[in-house]
Amino acid sequence: MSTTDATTKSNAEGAESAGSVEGAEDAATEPSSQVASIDQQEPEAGGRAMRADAKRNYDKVVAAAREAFAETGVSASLEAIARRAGVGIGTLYRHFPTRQALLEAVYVGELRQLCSATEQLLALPPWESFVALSHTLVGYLATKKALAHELMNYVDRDAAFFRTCRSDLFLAGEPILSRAQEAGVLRTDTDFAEIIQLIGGIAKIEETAPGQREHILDIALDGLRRQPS
Amino acid sequence: MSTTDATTKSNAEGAESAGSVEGAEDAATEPSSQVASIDQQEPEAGGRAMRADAKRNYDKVVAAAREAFAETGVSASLEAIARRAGVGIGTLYRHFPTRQALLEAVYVGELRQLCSATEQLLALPPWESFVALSHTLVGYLATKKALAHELMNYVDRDAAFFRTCRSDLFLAGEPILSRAQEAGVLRTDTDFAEIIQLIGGIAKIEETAPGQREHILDIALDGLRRQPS
DNA sequence: TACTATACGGAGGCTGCCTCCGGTTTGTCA
DNA sequence: TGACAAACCGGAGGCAGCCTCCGTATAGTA
Repeated sequence: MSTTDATTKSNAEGAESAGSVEGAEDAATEPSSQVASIDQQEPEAGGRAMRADAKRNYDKVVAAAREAFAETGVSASLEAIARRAGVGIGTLYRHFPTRQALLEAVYVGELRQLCSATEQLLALPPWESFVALSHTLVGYLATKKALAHELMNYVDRDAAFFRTCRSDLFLAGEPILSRAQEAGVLRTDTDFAEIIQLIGGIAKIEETAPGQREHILDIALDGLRRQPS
Repeated sequence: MSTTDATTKSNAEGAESAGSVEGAEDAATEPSSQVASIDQQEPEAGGRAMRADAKRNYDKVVAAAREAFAETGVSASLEAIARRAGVGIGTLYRHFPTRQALLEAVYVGELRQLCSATEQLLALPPWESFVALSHTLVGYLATKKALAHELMNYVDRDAAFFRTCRSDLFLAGEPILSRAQEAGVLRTDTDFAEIIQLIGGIAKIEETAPGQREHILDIALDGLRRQPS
């Protein structure tokens, strides 16, 4: 035993927690100003509001983590993140007891952003909107691979936290999926849970040639399209 | 050179596996006997033969690593592996300068085994043999997920080593693929490189229900089958 | 048997993880 | 406005894993 303690304990109890909703992933150079616009932010269970300085540091850490994870991958040193954020390591750990918790905080923001972007896809015809959704998800997850790799593997865990995130994703995707199925253009022996798995798997592919991932996705989509038999 | 190694930092922390993998599928408890059957084994560039004690320790380390990676995941402590093998950490590092090198050594044995097992699939009809190959690969990679996760991501790297492994895999798979394409049952706008990527992606999926991975593979296979338009 | 190239193994330096606690700051109430 | 307590900050310190270096042991040869 001994070994990996970190694996367990996906704390996440905070539920809620949250992340930043601001803009492009790499902007975030000036954290406090833009990241600040978060409301439902990880209150203590009691519901007491965060102190101003704590909030400030929380945001700085999330911003620094987003950059670091993007640059170095999920294994970025937490101490480096703390340095980057200009806070002590103790501060980082108070807000995020585990690396997982920090990943989640970053993830929430990214996911929210993604989900809200998919709404407009309903303007397209059923099959086209489903295809667009798939490409969007694959493209997004592939870009954020460092995060996605780690996090997609937890999508089925029973942490309450992830259920929330998952439901965000389902809320965004399921209408598009159902519409395609009802229109008879998408096979009906599958569901969004399965499709998100497939998409996650494809997103993890390391491209050996530009566009390869997209092509593989197209093949998979052919498999999903209802065969007019 | 200068610090070439230091740069690595593969640490592989992210992995975490969380796997708690099943039991060791097959023995490997008596290392020297079976693992020894790998011949073209990391000779020094010069080609000089390994000393007997060195060979013995080499085999012990590979066997211990195979077990440890299966149990703990790719992030298993190298020092624990050395202890398990009953050798000093220095010995481990002499044979395997990086964690990656050790993973590769384990990988070679596993892959050889797999490739030789696929030959008999040619007895089946074209499409069926292709389907069987796909299922075999997915099943295999999924079982060895700890390894596969790490290693499939390097399949496109230019390490000479991986070219060799890759060619083993291609030698096993390409005949089956070509036959299916020539028989007109498999779409022709793809190749084995791409298919292996797809399969690798699907293998990485964490099942949320038994058989889910297989079902997803079937969907993808539908996409690969030539549509009789 | 004697000798040397080769291999062994663990001490030690370094980095990262995480906890703990004394000092500092914020927000509130009189 | 001033004072106080709760909340927060930050880094020292203990622990574990990574990797290197080098004195010692051994296999293989003459």
